[in-house]
Amino acid sequence: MQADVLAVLQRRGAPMSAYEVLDQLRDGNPRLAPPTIYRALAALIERGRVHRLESLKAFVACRGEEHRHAPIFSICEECGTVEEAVSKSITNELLRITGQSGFAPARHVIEVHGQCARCESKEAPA
Amino acid sequence: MQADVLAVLQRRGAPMSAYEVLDQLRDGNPRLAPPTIYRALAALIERGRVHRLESLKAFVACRGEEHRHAPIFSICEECGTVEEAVSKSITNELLRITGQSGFAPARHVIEVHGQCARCESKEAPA
DNA sequence: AGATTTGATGTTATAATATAACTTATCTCG
DNA sequence: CGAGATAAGTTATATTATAACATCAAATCT
Repeated sequence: MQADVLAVLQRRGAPMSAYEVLDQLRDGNPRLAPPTIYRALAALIERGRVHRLESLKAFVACRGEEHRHAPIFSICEECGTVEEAVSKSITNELLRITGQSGFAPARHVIEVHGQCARCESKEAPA
Repeated sequence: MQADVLAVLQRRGAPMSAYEVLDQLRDGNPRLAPPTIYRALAALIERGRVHRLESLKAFVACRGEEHRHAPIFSICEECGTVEEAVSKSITNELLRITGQSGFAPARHVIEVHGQCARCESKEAPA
């Protein structure tokens, strides 16, 4: 099941809601129910193969080579394209800032909304 | 309505779900419905007086002096305490990284989950 | 082999979060 | 007053997520 869910997300290459994934997989298995999908997603996230985009309530296959990192997502509000990046310096800086009060970070959510290059150029065509 | 919602969030001083806010305000106004709350929250967020904690599906009154900044939240997974911080360097670094592909950032979500100093010391008492 | 545990999945129901769509009241400005 | 603009009320429903319990098949033990 995890493999099926991951395959769907990878084929799409863009964020999908859990129910979109569910609909895809129902084609071959009409009795599939939400808990199955959510369980597969939870396991995939645990393994670092899928990320949840909190601000979109959606899921996306991990594109980083190195799983289990702290990804930074750029989300185009125009076309929905999502890019995934990693930055050691941001991770360190976050650690420094949040750690000032003795806070011990375990997990990060970093999501940047805006416009991708393509959409920007379309909107303001010189 | 915005004032009422903000007051509730400020009194609590911690994240609340929209429905918790709703319940509070229903004491004085039993016919209150979700859309009213969500509209007030949307307006308050627009004005920078309230933030949505995406990874908690919850809302919190802004504690920064300067509204309309890009806040960083430390969220203790033990006691639920939330701290709000701002960092110019992180904002700049995010801009640098996401901007490499021509992306134009408009809004950030930065949420760090972990343990606050208090809870950490409780758990590992020397 | 038979018993047993384990882990994943199936199944049913419902909880929690959020919004659409339409109505009504209020304000303000000409 | 009347037209237009805002905010709020109202009803219904959409979307996202999980609880709780049942089933099944493989792995392990005796």
